[in-house]
Amino acid sequence: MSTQQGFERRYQAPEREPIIEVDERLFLKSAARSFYVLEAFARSPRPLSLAEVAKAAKISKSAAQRVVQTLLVLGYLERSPTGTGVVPGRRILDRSFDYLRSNPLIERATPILTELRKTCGERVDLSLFDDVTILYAIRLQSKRETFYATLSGRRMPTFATAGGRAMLACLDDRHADEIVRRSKLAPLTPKTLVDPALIRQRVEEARRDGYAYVLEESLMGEIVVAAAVVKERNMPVGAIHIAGSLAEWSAEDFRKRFAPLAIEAARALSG
Amino acid sequence: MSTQQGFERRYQAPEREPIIEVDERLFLKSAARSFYVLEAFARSPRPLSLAEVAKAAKISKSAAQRVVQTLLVLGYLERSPTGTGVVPGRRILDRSFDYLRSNPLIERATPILTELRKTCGERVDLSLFDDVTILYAIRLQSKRETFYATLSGRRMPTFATAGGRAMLACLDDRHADEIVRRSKLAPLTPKTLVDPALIRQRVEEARRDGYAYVLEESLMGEIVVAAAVVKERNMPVGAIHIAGSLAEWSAEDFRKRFAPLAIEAARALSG
DNA sequence: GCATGGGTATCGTAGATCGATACAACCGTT
DNA sequence: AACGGTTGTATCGATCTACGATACCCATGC
Repeated sequence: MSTQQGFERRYQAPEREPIIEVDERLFLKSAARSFYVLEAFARSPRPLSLAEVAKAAKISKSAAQRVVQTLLVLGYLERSPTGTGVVPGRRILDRSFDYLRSNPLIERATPILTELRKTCGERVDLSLFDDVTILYAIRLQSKRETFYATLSGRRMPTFATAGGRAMLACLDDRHADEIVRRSKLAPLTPKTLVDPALIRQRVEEARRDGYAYVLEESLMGEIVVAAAVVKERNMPVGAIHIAGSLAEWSAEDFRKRFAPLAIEAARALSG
Repeated sequence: MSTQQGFERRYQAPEREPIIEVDERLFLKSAARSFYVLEAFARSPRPLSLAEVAKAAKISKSAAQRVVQTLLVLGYLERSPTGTGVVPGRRILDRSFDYLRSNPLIERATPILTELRKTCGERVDLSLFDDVTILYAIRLQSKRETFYATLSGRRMPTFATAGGRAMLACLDDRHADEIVRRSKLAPLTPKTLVDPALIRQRVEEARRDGYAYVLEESLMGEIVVAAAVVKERNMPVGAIHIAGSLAEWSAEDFRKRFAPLAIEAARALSG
């Protein structure tokens, strides 16, 4: 049957991995510093004082002062409305807009996901493959969800998500195992699988079925099915997730009903 | 009636506008350059070659080379999958995630907007006030929409949007007029109002009614009602939009039905 | 074969950025 | 009301980063 095909060809890693490393002399330390400052808010999403910024970015207070002033002028930081400290600025959203708009996959996916969400009545996500993590790019909720389940830009570990496993299933074993090996195998819920052998088993299952599913591995009470979006040579670039609640569905019913829809949507996006 | 109250107190501008300007000696030119490079994609959302980057950011090819290499390493740029040039990188989404997560308004708004969308069955947006533009932060579509109507991070002129006018209505006349004056009054559709007097009239209407609406002023066939979210002293920070199609609704019916819902949601968010 | 436009690498110099330090304004506490 | 603790702001000479011209390699296209 068709759901058992299409995932036989696996992605063959190129001879030499395109290491994104560069001559140190071409790396602009002072430019990087600004981004380290912005990245400080990934660890503590709240207003940061100059001293906290300096500490988080591992720079002197003077350097922090200059960077902060510069980013305030540019709009990538804003003074906290609470009076003290700075927070990420609205200008950041302009850049994410550019990102989404520049990515043809996102544009092609949008109508397909909208349609899919209407058909399913469940939450539908598009995630992007990024090594040991996946990155949610489009999220279409329908019910009331946890706040984080609504945010695009969120990252989750590849090994513990349905989309991640669907994408691992596209890679050859060597590559997939290597990603699991480099992952920090910390459980997200009591049900998260952290044994590489068990994970591999699920990946092989996904390879056989053409889709992956996880049961309460990233959020208790949640079931997710997902199918990978691939480009040439079966290389995974993203995945389409359909997520539902175990309060409303049995695992079996949910899979039977939604897996084919995820697979179909993912296939429509693959090329 | 209640929809005609609550907007009487207007925001009083503080004595001195908080000009975000800084001693030139504290502004890091080399840091800013990196952002200019990223901002190049706002004008041309497609892969850019080194030479194009250099030209767009007004820097030498050598400088562009260094900045691009640095941003590639950091993940804010990626090599274009088409082989040549670079495009915005996934790491940008991490920063927008930080932004959304750091902003208490977004978090509080999320469940309210989800509920509102379920009630309405129409597109629901949260926009943020940003001087002559508004910035969409949360967008909950329900029907099939144009691609751009789904993207958060999109900016629109304040003067021509329902949310923008609802926010102008919170300001005192001097301030509101000044924003209109500084706006580039270019029509988005044949129906966009560009006469400051007419715009002011609509703003006053919004002030009286507690909500604003626009008919096909930013997209033909679209009607939008919006109510402002304010913080202390009635200062506008954002707006809640409900957008529908004139193919399905008469303007009157749409306003009657959805304006009270927008007002109620906005009030729940104001503080 | 050569021109064109991509990306990459090198190097000496100019000047932008460094960071210690001092200052100012605001807390809450004693 | 003086205090210690924050916060953010401002200054300045020395150092070391980043500048940009240039040369280079490798594709394409004709």
